[in-house]
Amino acid sequence: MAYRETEKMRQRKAEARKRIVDCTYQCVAEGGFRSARVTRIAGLAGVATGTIYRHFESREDLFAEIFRLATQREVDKVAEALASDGNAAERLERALRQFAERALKGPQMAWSLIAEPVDPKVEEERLAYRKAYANLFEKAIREGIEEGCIPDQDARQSSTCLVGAIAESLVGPLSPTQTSQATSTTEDNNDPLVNSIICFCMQGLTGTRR
Amino acid sequence: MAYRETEKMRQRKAEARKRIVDCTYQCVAEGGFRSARVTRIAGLAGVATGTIYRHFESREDLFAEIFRLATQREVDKVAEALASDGNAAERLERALRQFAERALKGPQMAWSLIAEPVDPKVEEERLAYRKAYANLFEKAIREGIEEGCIPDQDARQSSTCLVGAIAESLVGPLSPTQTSQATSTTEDNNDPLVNSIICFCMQGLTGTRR
DNA sequence: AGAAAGAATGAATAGTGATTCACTGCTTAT
DNA sequence: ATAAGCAGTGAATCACTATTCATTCTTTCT
Repeated sequence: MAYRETEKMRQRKAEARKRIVDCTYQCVAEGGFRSARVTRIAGLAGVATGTIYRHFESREDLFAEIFRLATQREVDKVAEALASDGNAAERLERALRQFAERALKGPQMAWSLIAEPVDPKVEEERLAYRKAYANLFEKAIREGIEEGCIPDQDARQSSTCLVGAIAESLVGPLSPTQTSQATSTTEDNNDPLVNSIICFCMQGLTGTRR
Repeated sequence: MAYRETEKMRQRKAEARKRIVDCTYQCVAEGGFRSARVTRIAGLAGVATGTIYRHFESREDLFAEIFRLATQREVDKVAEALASDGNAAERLERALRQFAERALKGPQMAWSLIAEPVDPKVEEERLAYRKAYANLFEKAIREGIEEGCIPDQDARQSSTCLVGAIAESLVGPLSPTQTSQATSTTEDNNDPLVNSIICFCMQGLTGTRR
């Protein structure tokens, strides 16, 4: 035997892979999945086109990984908000606000994750992550029902409705055709769009306005 | 001059166009937009491939028309339900139910209209139609607020949330990967899925459960 | 009939960009 | 130093259909 993969090599490969991932992320954040060309990604990452395929089965697989990374970040933020203190209704409200505000702050990526037409493998990820959000919400709703701050209801169904209501409300404002980077300094609970989404959602959950 | 378009010809062309439209509709209802090939459509309609292009600019344009036709049908049904009698809340509930039940009855087409990844021109139609639904709902919510059966709220925002909540709730059940044509005989207000969607939506609107 | 104009045809083309693969050049171990 | 084997390369290939257009067929009118 003459060549055996060594730690140094493993690391070098990992670095190349990370560069590819980062550059793809950047491309998607700039123009969405559809316009992210493999050749451009390779160029940015400083590798040859073929090298991409030493790290990923296909463009679709690469995209699926980017999708996972980007969405997991958001899911974690939502989970974090749901794990904070206060009663379940308050925590849910905080989580919903978190979600909406973060999306409005990074509109192109948010649009790609929520609404951009994507290939089947990526769409699969999207479905899975929507379910992930719904699961988090569902758990919180269950807790709320137990605590008594949320009336008894089909927690699974309500959570799905929450996901749909936020997503739909954001699609318009995020749509690349009409996004003017109107992100004001730091949103402190006073974006009227976010407020009225939350208002509907909380009433749907609790039956109590505002 | 020797040839002048005559009524007979006009009619014959209209028939061909209708055949093309019908066959495209059928293809989409069977396998969605993505798998509908121009050649197959032409074959079914009994015309040559090129003939399609005498009637439509492009495949995308043809699809956009099919989308419009199919969705307008649904929008009309919703409008109809909203124009029936009863107070605004009752009419809204009927409309939501109508929408959900019809979707579940024709799942492949409903999925294509609601969630299938489609080309830009068709996606534009989709956005437009989502707005059309929202507009109908918005008007009814306004009426409800005036009537007093719905509390004061941002009608536009609530209508968007309604559209999102229903659409999201249906995406899973309609998804072609898991649709078993489980459509029972005739749904008479007792599909539990539909009921719990409506329950959340009506509470979101009125603050009143059930 | 015959000529003019349009409609229909469908095999050939074109455009696109992902993917391949034969080759070059590094790394490793002896 | 050398052999063995893996990593990297990127121009060429491939796959896939929508779309075209030179040609043929129909219709209309004189």
